[in-house]
Amino acid sequence: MNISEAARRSGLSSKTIRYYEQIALIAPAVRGVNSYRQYDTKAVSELSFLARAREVGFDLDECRQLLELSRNTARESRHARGLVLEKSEQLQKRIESLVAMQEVLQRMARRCNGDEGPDCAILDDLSGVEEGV
Amino acid sequence: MNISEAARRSGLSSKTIRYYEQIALIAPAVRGVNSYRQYDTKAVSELSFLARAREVGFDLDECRQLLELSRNTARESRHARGLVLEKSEQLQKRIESLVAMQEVLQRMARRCNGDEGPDCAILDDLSGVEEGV
DNA sequence: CTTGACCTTCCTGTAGCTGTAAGGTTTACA
DNA sequence: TGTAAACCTTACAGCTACAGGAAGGTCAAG
Repeated sequence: MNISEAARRSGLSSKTIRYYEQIALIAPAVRGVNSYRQYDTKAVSELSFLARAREVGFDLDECRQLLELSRNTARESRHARGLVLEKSEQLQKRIESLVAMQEVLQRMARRCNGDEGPDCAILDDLSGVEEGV
Repeated sequence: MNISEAARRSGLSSKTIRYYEQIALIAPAVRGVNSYRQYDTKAVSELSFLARAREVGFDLDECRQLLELSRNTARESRHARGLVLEKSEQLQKRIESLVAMQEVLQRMARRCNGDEGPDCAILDDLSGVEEGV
């Protein structure tokens, strides 16, 4: 199948697939006589693997490691588990920081009149004006 | 004061301050005879404003809008409120997506042996192998 | 007078793509 | 048979929000 069909089935874009090939994340695709890239179901499943790994937050370097593990039948599952746990901790920190940001935003919005006047607790907050709690 | 002192007081790096000037987010700094950038407390408070806005998740374009509001005494506070609420919604969606990712990772980790063997629920999951629930 | 800590501009690199240009191929249809 | 749409190719620019580094000027202390 051609690249757009592989893209449709894997959930990646054609551009992304070419990019992954370019950075050697995946092996260069077999080419047809017209020099079009050709994909079989095995290739598509590797692309899907990547799509799912990206979806759950792995960066391309981590995807590379996961792919190596998935290709290596002599792997040890604790390596994959280690990657997942590490990513999970990073994610937890990121979530906590976003939740903290969210709380600040909500507090700002609650304290702002939001009318036609210029008085604005949001701008005061950002300007570092002391707020009465 | 010189740029590194302004950086220290505002919480931005010198690099970042120069960058903000370069993209015209802030006005070009006044220069001393030695061509060093000079900052007064008013300039520093604008830099601090930016640091805080970035901390709560506004991108540079939104920071630009917020700065314009803060400079404009004829502003209407509902504009600032609108920006904050919009950002808050974006953030909420982002948080929900990260939490979903986190749940997938946790589930993967729970189902993986994490030992010296090659059997790995994580790699199965990523490969799209059907899992028994 | 030198040393080290500043400062300047300019250029490059980062992640993970997307957009666009300029072209070749294939397929469907009139 | 022509042609137009819908593919495909490579290659290069651009995006965000800076950080790093080179090459050089300046300033204060000892």
